[in-house]
Amino acid sequence: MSSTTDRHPPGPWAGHARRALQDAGLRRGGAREAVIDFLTAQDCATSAQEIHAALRAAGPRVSLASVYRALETLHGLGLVQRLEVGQGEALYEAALPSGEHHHHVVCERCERILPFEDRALEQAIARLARRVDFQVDAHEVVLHGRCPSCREADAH
Amino acid sequence: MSSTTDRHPPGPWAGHARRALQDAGLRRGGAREAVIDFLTAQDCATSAQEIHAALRAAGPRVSLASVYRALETLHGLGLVQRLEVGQGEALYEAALPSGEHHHHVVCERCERILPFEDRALEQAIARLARRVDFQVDAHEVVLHGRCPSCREADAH
DNA sequence: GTTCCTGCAAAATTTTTGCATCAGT
DNA sequence: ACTGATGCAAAAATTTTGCAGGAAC
Repeated sequence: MSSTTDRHPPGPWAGHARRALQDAGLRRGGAREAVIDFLTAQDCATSAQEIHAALRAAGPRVSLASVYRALETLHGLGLVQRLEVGQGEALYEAALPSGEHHHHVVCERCERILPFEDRALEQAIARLARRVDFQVDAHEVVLHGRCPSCREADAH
Repeated sequence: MSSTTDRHPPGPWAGHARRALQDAGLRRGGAREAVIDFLTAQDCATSAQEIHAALRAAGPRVSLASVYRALETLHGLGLVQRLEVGQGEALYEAALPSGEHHHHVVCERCERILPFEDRALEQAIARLARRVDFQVDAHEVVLHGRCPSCREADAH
């Protein structure tokens, strides 16, 4: 079998996250481990509720509260990026140790979210971060608009 | 007297917004007018609850539901920019017809939000918008980090 | 006179918290 | 053993919706 959570090998991020948790003196509880395994297998942002549903479906009796607590802990250690794109639910995704990351375009009509990367944008943000009187630890860019198919649909 | 809502003259945005509402065949109800007057006087994002509290304090009997409904309508017409920066509450600000706008830095410790502008960043986003297979109508950039005073406080 | 807008109250959603119990170190 | 992590249930906070009355056109 090949569940959603083990398509990839352990995932470079999972090990990184576990090490960081241990370094912070935190323990390896079941719920937290499950959230790590889940996130390391995703390639774009997921909501707490989706994570919870997926873990439940996979077997372990994980509570939604623990999912939120795990995400909060991971976010606090800079291991998870949290973002909110519009419809009220926050989304979470693994923050790779390499700093490698992407941003998101959201279709305002069908609510679909797609990731994108852009070197020039990252460079502009890096320069900007140096310029401002503020210690910038993370950033997020969200583009809002219409995906090709919704644009088509609008025309009719 | 000089309430919060009339420090500026009508505000270039208020007129623009009223015209757009009229063009869309919508009416000038009390709550909607009050929200427009409030937003045109702000220079950074505000939450629905803050707007509601301010309007109540200023006199008119406006309901929170109407504030949300007005913001939704304005946002739908592209007159208001909606953004979420982290602590669960969405923030709203006037979207000027000139396209002129700013982005935000958020201190993760004291939750303070500050606006900033950056030409290079806008240019990178404009180029990017042309590149992607997506009709980009708006965008938002949020920097997360530590403000000078919280950084200081952390050191102790 | 219609139709839209509004206030109020109730509901739905998302997230947080209290507490007893269990598990990791 | 000690302390932190978890599940469950309840609470809190934010946003949405139903409905009857009032206002704009």
